[in-house]
Amino acid sequence: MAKAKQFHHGDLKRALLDAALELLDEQGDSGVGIRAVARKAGVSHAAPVNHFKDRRALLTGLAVTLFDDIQADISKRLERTSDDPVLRIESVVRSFFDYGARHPHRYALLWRNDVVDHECDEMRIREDAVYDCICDEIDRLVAGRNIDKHTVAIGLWSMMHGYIDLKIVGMFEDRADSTSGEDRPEALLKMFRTIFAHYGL
Amino acid sequence: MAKAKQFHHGDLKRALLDAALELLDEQGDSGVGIRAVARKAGVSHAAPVNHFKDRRALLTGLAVTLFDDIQADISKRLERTSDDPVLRIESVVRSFFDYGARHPHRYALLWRNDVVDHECDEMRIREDAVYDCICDEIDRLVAGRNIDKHTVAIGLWSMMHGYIDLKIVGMFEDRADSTSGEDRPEALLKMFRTIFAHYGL
DNA sequence: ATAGGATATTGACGGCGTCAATTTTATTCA
DNA sequence: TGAATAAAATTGACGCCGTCAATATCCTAT
Repeated sequence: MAKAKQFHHGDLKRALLDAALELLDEQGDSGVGIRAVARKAGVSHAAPVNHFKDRRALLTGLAVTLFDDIQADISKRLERTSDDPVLRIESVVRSFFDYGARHPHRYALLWRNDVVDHECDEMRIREDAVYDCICDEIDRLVAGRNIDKHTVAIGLWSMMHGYIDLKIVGMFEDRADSTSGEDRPEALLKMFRTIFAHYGL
Repeated sequence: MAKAKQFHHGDLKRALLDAALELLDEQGDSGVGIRAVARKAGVSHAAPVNHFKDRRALLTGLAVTLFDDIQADISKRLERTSDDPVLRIESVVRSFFDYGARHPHRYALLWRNDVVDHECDEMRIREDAVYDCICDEIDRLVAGRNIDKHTVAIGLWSMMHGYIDLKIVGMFEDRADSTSGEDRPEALLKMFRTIFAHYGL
């Protein structure tokens, strides 16, 4: 019990992150302020400074937990997926698609450069982990062939992220997404499968 | 001279947008506040309210001018491009790639949902215009064939936006972009050409 | 010339992030 | 056990921000 049950109500850090997540879902990142989070956790406005030195540090800490959630979901799906690299890649992509659709504010926060520190170790470790989830499978896919795995990985990741991001912005509303009954995410996956096919994979 | 040369120093609206653009390039959107813009334009802190009712309205107005700039660049490039739909599509995409690389803060602002009102008419008109630039060419490309142009357009747009956005975040730094001497944007275009090829276009 | 509308200024309000000073709680060690 | 030290939380202050209301200034149309 090294560090739980302090004198407040357990560890405040966890309570702050919980409050921050609630505010994020309700109001987006602009609603996640140090004072608002402190208020929601029932604590004075300067209490969080002991655990997060900045607002930026708070939001970065929050983003780290979100990446962990995504990573956990990806791992869970991969356990239930066969050994086929293509199917495993699609499992990862579907995990992101679902996450973006279910939690738009959370997904948007992950890629906010001004408010999240993507250079810190905690963040880079998580980003490496999810990137490798896709890149490793692509590596297996192109093994032996003269194809740069990073090019394929970046193309796939870009399309995946771009679709989720633009959908959140509403770029496809009243233009294409609503007029067709088709399942766009699946259509995009299908599209990428033609690329694999073109490479003879 | 319907509306220029008021008593201040011409039309303040233009001066405010100019100041806002400078601040955006220097500090990103968080630096573009009503008071800071007013200060830079040499005007009192409440003067902008006559031209932009909110900070949101100010940033939306700024985003509108950015879209116009992009649209102008796209048109200029298309004038110099042959009639081949594939080449014309690639011209549009390169315009975005260059813009994102040259003006990361401007590009990031365009897709900020909290701070820019994408529902207002001024904005939707510009977004329609740029979307149509790509979609119209794709329409010509798939003419007569049984392919949904919107699926192709969304896929292409998603990959384009996702790459620019993730590059700005730094997602590809020290992972793939720096290790290879390859030209990633061109590699992505090439990748998409294989999709066209697969569809027999 | 003047009335009225548009445009800019001043001043105030509450909320925010951050910091310094202080108090409260927990732990360590004589 | 009790005093010293470290950690955690509070209080209060500062300057910045967005917004609003009241006021002053300039332009224009009658």
